[in-house]
Amino acid sequence: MEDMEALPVRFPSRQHNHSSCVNKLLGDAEEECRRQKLRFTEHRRKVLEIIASSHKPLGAYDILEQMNFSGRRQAPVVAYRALDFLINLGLVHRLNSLNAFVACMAVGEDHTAQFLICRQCKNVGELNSNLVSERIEKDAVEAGFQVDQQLVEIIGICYECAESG
Amino acid sequence: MEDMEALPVRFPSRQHNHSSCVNKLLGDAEEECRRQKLRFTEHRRKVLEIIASSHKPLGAYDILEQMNFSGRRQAPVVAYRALDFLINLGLVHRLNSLNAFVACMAVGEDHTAQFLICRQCKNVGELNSNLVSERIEKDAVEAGFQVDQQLVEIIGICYECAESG
DNA sequence: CTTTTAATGTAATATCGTAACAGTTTAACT
DNA sequence: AGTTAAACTGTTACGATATTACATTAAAAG
Repeated sequence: MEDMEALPVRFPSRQHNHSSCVNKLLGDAEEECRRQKLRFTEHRRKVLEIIASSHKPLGAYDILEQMNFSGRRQAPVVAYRALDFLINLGLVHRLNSLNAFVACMAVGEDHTAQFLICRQCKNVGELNSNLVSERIEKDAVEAGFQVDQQLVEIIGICYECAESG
Repeated sequence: MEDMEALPVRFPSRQHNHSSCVNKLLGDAEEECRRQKLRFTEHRRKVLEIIASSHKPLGAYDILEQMNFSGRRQAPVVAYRALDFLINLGLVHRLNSLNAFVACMAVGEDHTAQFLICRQCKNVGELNSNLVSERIEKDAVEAGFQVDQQLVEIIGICYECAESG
């Protein structure tokens, strides 16, 4: 484990400080929207904030529950619209095996992501292994398949959970 | 494309004969159930038959629709129970990105599968690349993660669709 | 032949996601 | 500024996917 950082992996440690990464992500979002002349509206900001504040994946309806500022419950479509926007921007990822969403941990790094999903603590890490994505691309092409998108979700036990029994 | 079979890939070609692979799969299922002393009941047989007869992924409710022998419509849970059984046996795979199910194309070969999903013809192929699975395993372990299960879904265009425009 | 385990039948409900359309805000262009 | 086009929002309704719970029946094990 000494050179865990040899591979670009982001797994949230337990003493991890959320607020700093929330702020970072909001900043990145603002900047990216300015650059692409897109609107970073209140819903979008709020949804990103909610997702970024949790390293555990959140379902759309979990997010929705946290959106009732003004005491009023929003319609599901409100959350889904914001999520679509954020996913297209690369700020949020969807985990297909969980029907849930997590904030991107490597914004703007032009990364291909594989997700490490701990089935014990439910935290999700992002493995950014070009070796994996290149291997997939290569083997698929060799099989005559033209790759548009890769979805890689790895389920298991994270380092901290393995340590603590 | 000459040595497409260098990699163990199964993508159903257009002139592919379904009935033979349906029979093969049913036979494999029977044998496997005998070996493991499990019951290959009517529902389970029927669901496997339905899935195996299609190389396009089927949703649970698509399957359900084809289950009304006796004219009566079955409850969803009937399909899901049979699907769970078949998945545990390794005879059926679930595609998380589609909420759909396909028959396994490499039964009993102790394979790790990656799925090639053609977004044009909707056919699904199975890429059985140990290089991919080993790369994932290796990089995840290096990142301190203990892997239980890999879900790899590759979305793109298959060879035949690419050829025909 | 009875006990236990596995599978089924059935109803209800939970969870996840989208369609459609009217109204409003923002940006872009005279 | 005033007009138009595009993007976003609000709201209702609905569609699609999946599970819980519990009573009943069938099969296997002793």
